[in-house]
Amino acid sequence: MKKITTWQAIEAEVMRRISSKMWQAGELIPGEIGLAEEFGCARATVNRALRQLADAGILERRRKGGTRVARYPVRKATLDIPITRLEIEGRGKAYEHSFIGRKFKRPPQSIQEKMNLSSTQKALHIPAVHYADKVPFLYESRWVNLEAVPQIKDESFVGINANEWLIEHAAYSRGDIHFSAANAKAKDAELLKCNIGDALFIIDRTTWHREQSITSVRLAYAPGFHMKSQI
Amino acid sequence: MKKITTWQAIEAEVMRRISSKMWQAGELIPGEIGLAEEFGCARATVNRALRQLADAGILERRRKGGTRVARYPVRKATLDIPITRLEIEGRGKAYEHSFIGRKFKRPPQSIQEKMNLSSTQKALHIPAVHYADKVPFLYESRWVNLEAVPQIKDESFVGINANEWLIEHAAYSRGDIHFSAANAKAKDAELLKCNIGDALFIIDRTTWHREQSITSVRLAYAPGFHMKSQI
DNA sequence: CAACTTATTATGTCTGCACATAATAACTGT
DNA sequence: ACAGTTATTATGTGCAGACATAATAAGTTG
Repeated sequence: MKKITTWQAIEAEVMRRISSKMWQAGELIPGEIGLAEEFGCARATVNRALRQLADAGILERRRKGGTRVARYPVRKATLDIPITRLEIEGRGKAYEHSFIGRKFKRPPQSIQEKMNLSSTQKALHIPAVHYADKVPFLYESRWVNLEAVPQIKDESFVGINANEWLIEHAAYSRGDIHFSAANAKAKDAELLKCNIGDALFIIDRTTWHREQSITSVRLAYAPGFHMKSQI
Repeated sequence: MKKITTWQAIEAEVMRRISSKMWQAGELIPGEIGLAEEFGCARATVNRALRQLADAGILERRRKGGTRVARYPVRKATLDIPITRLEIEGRGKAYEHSFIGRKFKRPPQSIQEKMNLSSTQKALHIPAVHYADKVPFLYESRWVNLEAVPQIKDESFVGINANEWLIEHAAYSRGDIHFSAANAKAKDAELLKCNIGDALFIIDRTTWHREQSITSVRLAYAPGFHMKSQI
């Protein structure tokens, strides 16, 4: 009997058994102790491998209940959301950005709801366009909750864009992110130099610090943009 | 000195030090042994916490080089790609689907390239529409490489087993996935019962078994669809 | 000084053991 | 039969020690 003593090897062996139907979907697989004995390794090593597969959605684990092959494995695609400047520079293009305005006003109702603001509360609106080699790449419509980050009021954004400022000052916060498609409206078309009605890839993101919203942003990518990932 | 002996607590403490700027972006943080001493726990526990943060893109770790705070933390959004039937049923709607055709023919060049097929090779084309409460939800244009999965030939003309078989097998294979937006063409509009030009959310996915492509599919979601995620 | 070899170092992983925890099964008394 | 308690079980996690590995620094030789 060949020993399997690295968690990657165990992960691969378990995957092989699943895809070869030796362990069927929905079926309970042997416990960690049994597998550790079979593979001639420690239980912790088996645990590491199975935990990895559970994180990936291939296995479902429950205390006392054991481990079973996910009946409907939810594929998890991990999307990297890079900083726009780095994304553009990573494509070997010159990055520029310009602000379209900067107003402290009451946001539209959709933003109020997303950011959980009262109907009288004002927020800072900072629309901007990011360019790659002078070509419009992304139209960013950002709202900032000044009550959450009052410091931003005094920031001039010379040489740094709002996104990166927020990353530095409000980094590592959690949030929701939505991906969708939308037809370019007049404003989108004007700023992205495309035609009205063109299909745009849209990302809506709202980030929070504790129970307070920091910023809500709508990113409209120029036509032709696509996000890659692996599954 | 208060002991911190769970990896989640250590993870939280490290996050606190990063967001409070105690450890600045790009900066080298203490080694595992040092942190283990400080927190009064085992090195393995610190390792688990730091590994978690490295996986999340917050930290960058290199052997011998140590651990540093990521200068440009790449936000990772994990998208769940469920099976369409479950997604629709999960919204409390009735699921149905119908095949638009089933032909063994030479795919268009774009598919040939994606699937790495020669220009003379044929593939099985299975277009289908998925419905939620009788309303078109998704138009799926799928190509299957019969040379990679010849078994499907036996089942492919029996009924829906082919698709189920494919879902099962493609479920555990690796592949690329692209997200984009596109204007509905005549065919899209007809099948999704929307207007030509409507912005559609598009997923292109090609899955592989070893060096051979199994299937390449274009999913065109009906207008209004959006994908949610957390970061 | 450059090219090569060796030592050092921080992370990566494995082991064997222990205890914690959640979920379930078995048991209990009424 | 039922509600409440206890036992059991598989996973979850922590610890100390050991060795593996990759990357770098230090040392050596031509």
